[in-house]
Amino acid sequence: MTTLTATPSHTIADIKAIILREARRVTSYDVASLAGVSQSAVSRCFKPGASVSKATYARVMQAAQDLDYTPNAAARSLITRRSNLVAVIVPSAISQHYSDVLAELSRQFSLRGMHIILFNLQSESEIDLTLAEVWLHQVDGAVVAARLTAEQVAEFERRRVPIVLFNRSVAGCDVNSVVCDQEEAARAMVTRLAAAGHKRFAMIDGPAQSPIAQQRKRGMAGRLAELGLAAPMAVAGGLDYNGGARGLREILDRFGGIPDVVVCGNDLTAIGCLDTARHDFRIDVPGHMSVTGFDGIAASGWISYNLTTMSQPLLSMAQTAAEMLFGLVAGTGGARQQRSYSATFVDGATARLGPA
Amino acid sequence: MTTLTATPSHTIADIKAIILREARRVTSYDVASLAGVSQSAVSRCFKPGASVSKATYARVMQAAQDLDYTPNAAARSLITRRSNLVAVIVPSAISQHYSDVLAELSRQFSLRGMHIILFNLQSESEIDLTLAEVWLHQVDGAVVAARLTAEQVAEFERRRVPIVLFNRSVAGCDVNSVVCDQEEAARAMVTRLAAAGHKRFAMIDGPAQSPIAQQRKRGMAGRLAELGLAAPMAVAGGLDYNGGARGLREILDRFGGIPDVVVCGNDLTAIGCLDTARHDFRIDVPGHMSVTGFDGIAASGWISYNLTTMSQPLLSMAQTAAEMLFGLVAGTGGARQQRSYSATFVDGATARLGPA
DNA sequence: TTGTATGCGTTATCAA
DNA sequence: TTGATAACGCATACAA
Repeated sequence: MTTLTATPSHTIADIKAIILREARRVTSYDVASLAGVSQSAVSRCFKPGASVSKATYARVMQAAQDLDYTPNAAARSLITRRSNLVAVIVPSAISQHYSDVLAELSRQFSLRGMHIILFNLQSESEIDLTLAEVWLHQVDGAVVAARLTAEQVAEFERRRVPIVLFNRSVAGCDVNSVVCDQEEAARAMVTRLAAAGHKRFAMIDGPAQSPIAQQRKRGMAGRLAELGLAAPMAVAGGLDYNGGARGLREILDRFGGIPDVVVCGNDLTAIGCLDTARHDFRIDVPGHMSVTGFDGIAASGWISYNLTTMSQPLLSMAQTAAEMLFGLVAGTGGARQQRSYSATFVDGATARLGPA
Repeated sequence: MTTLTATPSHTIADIKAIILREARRVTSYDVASLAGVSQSAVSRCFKPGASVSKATYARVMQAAQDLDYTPNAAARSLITRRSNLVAVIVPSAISQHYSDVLAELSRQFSLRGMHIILFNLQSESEIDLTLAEVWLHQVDGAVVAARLTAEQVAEFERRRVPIVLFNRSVAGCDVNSVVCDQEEAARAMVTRLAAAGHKRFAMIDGPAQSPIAQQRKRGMAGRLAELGLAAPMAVAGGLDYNGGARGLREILDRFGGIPDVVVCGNDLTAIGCLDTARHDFRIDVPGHMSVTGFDGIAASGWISYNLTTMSQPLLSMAQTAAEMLFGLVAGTGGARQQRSYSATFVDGATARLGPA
């Protein structure tokens, strides 16, 4: 490699030619050479709050601009032991649902000088391969919206990578998380429905592996039992639009008549159920049957649906998750915490409701 | 730092204690020490296709597992000059729309051992700040779904960062891109609508800065002129659900009566327009007025809408973009290329159509 | 096949 | 305030 002295013996063109010839990057040495200062001086100029004279700073910055110099994050992170990178791990299946969350996380982290490496899980089974990639990239922390085993959580701990679970928890594991209380939401929904006189409950459930679906189901069953009502007829949906359509057909088949209400695992399912009820079966909703969702997605508010649902404060949750993780990374995190948000009732037009 | 010799003089517990005490990471030297080999041997074990004996490999891997060792991507990229990181730059405003694209890009890149750093633009004006972060992280390439100036494209070139534009182009700039031919799509739509006898066209347009909206508008206007029909009455929408609602109101106001068809800037707008037309104005769609969209989002297929629209092959486009970028990064890219896809007609139930 | 030595581009320490 | 020098953790050329 051509030695670049600290005296300004090279012109911009010289240096650019050398870099081109050697097929390498512009380094702080190049900038130092052009500015006639030492490499350390250049480094200091790119560190906020470092001690540099006005004159040196100006010359260095001019040289940096002339050469299109940018510090190399890899080299920097090698010595600072911070990558300023955060892993966000989301199952592909729900990435649609979380696009706003992702955008908000990205915003929050970039406000703090950090960026997101995205890990999209095809299936939850490939999570171990994904974690290997996470370790590789030396992320400063991770936001995980996927199911984790206690062993996997322990590995985060061993490797000293702070983690915040998003809308998940791990059984028997005290881990930082931001969640929406699904069980409470389901109970609230049942309460309002029962207050309006609904007795025969049906439910289109998510897959058995979905923890959120399970929590909602548990809340519903629990509250029904408290109220002395029969357990709901539950059919498996799939948490998408078609799942709602299929689910309703199965319910009508098995129920022999229509139930008072179909509580759906999420809004997408509810919308599928609603469309099928109204258009294929000509059922009057909510006149003859109520339909409710969970989540509060944008489409639930569209005029055609105006869905009665429980809305999760996803944006606030994302903001909190980012804050929490940043605190942990910066070392000001303090103790483990579980932040739980309540869903808010959206009093739409697809269910008859009683008082809270 | 404690010197770790190449002889297996330390036990697992020893090494872990040292690492803990020095608050540093597990390095290939630690693994080498435990396995009783040199550091370079460890390095080779983690390089696919390197020359290592069966026995050495086994011992190294055992030691690596015992210590929870993972290579450090930062150190690696410093020497290989590849970060295996790809920047994906998307305006927040459309991140919803592109969540599937993002998932597919993530899948495609991780298949090739690369990962995505996500850059979400709050406003397109902050792109220069964002690019600075992109340079910092030494990404191997970028997929950009935002508007870029020729100067910005030139900077990618100067810095030798390959780039693929997604559904964008830069005026007077020969840059790799994967697009859907919006103008052709708009022309096809007008042709089918005109063939059914529609004469009075209205359109709910996207913002003037949106290149996609402009292309669609141009195609529509061009084809109408060819057919000897009057130019459409255009109102500005905003490309969201409410934009469709507001847009229709404005059209009805200004039109004095209802037009034959409202061509909407995208599906979301069309759905808003449709809901407003049917529920607020009791207009028979498509009996008295046709409504069409663009994009082919999931909701356009829901029973309540069954929207007549032009569907973009976003997944194929994402796949192509990833392939193209990977080719450029791997050096097998060849010449600049613009891949253009055609939208496919979705013959829904919201417009009267003639033959193609 | 294996080990030694070197450099990737930065930050951090310390003396001047 | 500045410059020399030593890490950071790895991959690679070369010698053995």
